[in-house]
This record gives sequence, C-alpha cells and structure tokens, in this order.
Amino acid sequence: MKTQKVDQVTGNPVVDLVLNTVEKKKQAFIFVNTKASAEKCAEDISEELDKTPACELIAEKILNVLGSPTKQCKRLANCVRKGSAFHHSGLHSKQREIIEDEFRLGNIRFISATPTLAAGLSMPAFRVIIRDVQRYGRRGMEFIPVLEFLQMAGRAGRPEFDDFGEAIVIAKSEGEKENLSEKYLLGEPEDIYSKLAVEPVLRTYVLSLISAAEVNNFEKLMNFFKETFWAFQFKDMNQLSVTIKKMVKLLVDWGFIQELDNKFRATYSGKRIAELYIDPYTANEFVKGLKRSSETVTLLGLLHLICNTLEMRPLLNVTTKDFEKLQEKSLLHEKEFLSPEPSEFESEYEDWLKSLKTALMMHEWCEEADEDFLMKEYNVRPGETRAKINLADWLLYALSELARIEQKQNLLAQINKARTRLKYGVKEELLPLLKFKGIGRARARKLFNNKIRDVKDVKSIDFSTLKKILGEKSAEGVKMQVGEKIVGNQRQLSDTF
DNA sequence: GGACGGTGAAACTTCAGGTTGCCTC
DNA sequence: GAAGTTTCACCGTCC
Repeated sequence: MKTQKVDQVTGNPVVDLVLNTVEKKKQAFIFVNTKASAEKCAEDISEELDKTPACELIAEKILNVLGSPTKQCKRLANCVRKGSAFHHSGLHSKQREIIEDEFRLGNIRFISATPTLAAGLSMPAFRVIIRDVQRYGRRGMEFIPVLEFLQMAGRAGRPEFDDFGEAIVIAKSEGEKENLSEKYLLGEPEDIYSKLAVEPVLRTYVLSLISAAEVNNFEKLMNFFKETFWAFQFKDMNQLSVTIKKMVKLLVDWGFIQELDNKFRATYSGKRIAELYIDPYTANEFVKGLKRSSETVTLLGLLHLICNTLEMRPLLNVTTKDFEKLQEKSLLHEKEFLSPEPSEFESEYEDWLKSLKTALMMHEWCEEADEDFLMKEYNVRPGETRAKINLADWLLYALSELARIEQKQNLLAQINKARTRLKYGVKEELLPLLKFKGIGRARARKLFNNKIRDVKDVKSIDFSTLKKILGEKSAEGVKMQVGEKIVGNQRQLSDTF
C-alpha cells in the first residue's frame, strides 16, 4: 500500500490535512458529529487560509440572507471570507444553497459538515476527511453504521476533475487505526431492515390501504403485508397477524374505519386522514384535543397540540436550566392546553415538556421574536426554526380539516389565523397588512408602527409618506394593489383610465 | 489603586437528519 | 463519552 506523509504544522490533524490539500490545489469535505463541531472546525480551518475577493462577495451574500444577520450568519460569513464553510441542518436553506454552489465553482474550498452533506445531492470533493466515527445516541457514544461511513467516503473523487479521490478517516492511536480499518474498510455493511414494522408507519399504511379500497377484509390485508420486505425478513406470520389485528382494532376504536359483515370501510374522517398522510394516532389526539376545546382556544394551546405529536419530532431538548421555567409556564397556561399534562412521574412527562418548549419557541416567533433571539433562548438555529414552522403549518392544516369534519366551525377561523401568524411570524395586529403582496413581517411592522394598520389606511395615506416608510418599489406595489397608479410620484386612481 | 484585557483550567452543557398536504391572485 | 462553550480566577499592563 502506498503511504503519504502529511506535515504536522498546527497540531490539529484536520487542519494539517487541509493545508496539505491546499498545496495540492484541491478541495475537501470534513465530516464531524455535531453542528457545533462543524462550525468550530470550519473556523479552525479558516484561520489558516487567506481572504480572496471572490469569497468576500459570497460572505456578503450570506450575511444578507436573513433580515438581520444572526450570530451563526456572522460566524459563517467570517469563515467563507477565507474559503471555508460549515454545513448542517441549522443553516438557512439559501445559505446552504450558496455554499453548495460556490463549492462547485471552486470558490469555497473546504466544507465541514454533519451528515446532511453525505445524504444530499451529488457534490463530490477530491478529499473527504472523516474526523468522527462516533456519535451520541441512546447508549452514549455509538459507532456510526458502516453504510453511513461508506456514504461519506463515497463523496471523494470528482469524475470530471480527478482520476481518483481520497477518503481519510482520522484515528487517534495505532490501536484505533486497526479497529477502524477492520470495522469500516474491511467490514461488511449492515443489513437493511424494513421500517414498516414501526407502529406509526404500520397504522398509516393499514388506514391508507383500506381507505383507497385496496383491501376490504383482514385476509386481503394479510396478503398484502405477506408480500412486503418486512414479512420477507421476519417470516413470523403469526406475529405479523397479531400486530396488524392490533392496528385494525385501534383504527376502529378511533372511528377511522368501520367493520361491517367482516368488511372494512374507511369512515369520512378516516379517508381524509389517509389523504393528509398524518399518523392516525396523531389524528386521534387532534380529535380528542378539539373535543376538549371550548369556544375559544389560544395560539399556545393550538401550537402545543401540534407539537405534542410524533410528526413534530425531534422536539427541542429540555436542559437543566429550562426545567423550572417550563414547569412555571405549564402552570401559568394550564387552562390553555388541549393535550393534558401528564403527572411529573409518568414517562411521557419529559416529552410533554419538550413539546411545550417547542410550542413556546414558535409562540415567540409569532410574537415577532427574531432568529437571533430564538437561537439564544431556545438553542434553535434558523434552518431548524424554518423546518419546524413548515411542519407546524402542515399539521395545523390537518387540524383545521379535522375541525371542519368535527363541526368545530368556531375553531376554524382561529386555526387559520394561527397558520398565518406562524407562517409570517407576526402578532395578530399585523394580519390585515399581510394581505398585500410584497409585505411580510418586517414591512408590515414598519407600516403598523407608522399608524397604517389596514387597507383603509393604505388608501388614505399619500404616496410620498408611504415611500418614506417602505421605499419606492414596495410603496408603489402596495398602492397599485389598492387600485392606484403612480405616475411620477403622483397618485391617480386607476379607474379614471 | 482600579479598570481592563488576555490566558488557561475547570465546570458545565449538549449532542445527525428526512418525507408527507394544499392553495392562490 | 467527548467536544465545544462558558465561567472564573489569575496575572500583567496601562492610566
């Protein structure tokens, strides 16, 4: 085997490898096991590189992705100035895009990343450096699967530029070197296991099969599952039959399917749930929550209901510091919750608190907290906030559909309001202004603070004042939408034309 | 003498990621 | 379990 020697310059093997890659005029990915590590690693690398004019421009772009740059944005921009970057799920999607594009163009030369990058689109580099092969899991630090290792190593070598690529895994000792090569270089990838047996997946499938009228009795249901990879793997048809029977019983109990003369039929709500593609368990929790609700619900109550679902996981972590504060909040808002608080000694309590923390985070967003604040207070990065908000929007939509079916008309308007507030991250008072195209959270707030609070106010204010508040383009757009045309700073009613 | 800043060790905290629905001028 | 971050004591420097 051919060996290469890499100069030890900095005492940090990753940085030394990076410097060696620079000498070769190549690019590299570095895979690490946490988001914080990805950021730190990119920072360490950037300290050894020089600024370039091209990167300076990219850094500016990255800073301006969000309204006001967060700590994370600044940190990323500082790295990018030197041609290194970090990449993980906490980044804003636009920033991720910029980094990927600029890496392809060769402006960004090093990316330190969590496995986001390994799973993502085809983006190879000459060199892949795998720094961490262990990751925190249920049983403390666990070795990552061989499959995942290969996935990362497989990013090395760009067919259009290089004849070969190098995947390097870092061992801290001779002993570790042997273990690693045995496990990952010579070892067999793990078998792939069917995920169908997981109850949430199973419930969803059973319901959708019945709903689509693919199967209408137990025998046909069994025949379907017998053909699956899951059945092929486990072979135990008796166990399979027991599990599926259990699922069917749940769906009947929840009122999502009916059994008549040994034939299954999805109910109206069952069909809709199958279409919405939410876990029937979640749907049942929603229905229970809706029944528990009175005439009015609060935003926090709704948010908490949707956060307390499997779909919303992983939830925000509750740290030791949070614990007391969350307990206080749970007491304060006790009457608002649509999913009851378990006792402190029950196993679900921890998850319940996590869902409360997640709901509180989104509530702050709806109260116009900015992303930097959310990062500080909730340890949630912009990318994660966005992902959670999208999920929440989908679940709120599903909830509104169930409210309609359950004839809870009074709640529909409140759920829809919650959706809009969440989508834009605004207080209720801004809602009338969001009807305008080109007006989001920031501009609506500006308008409101200048006493322009609805369509009527927009109509009556003169253009030059509006221009001062919004800038010319936006002001023009808004005025057009109330049927006025602006000609040389003069307004004319368009219906005079 | 006190404010300030840099340094390093100890204490503390936290730990990857992904898909789904629907609408609209 | 380990890396990253925060905290805090300690020391030197400057005014």
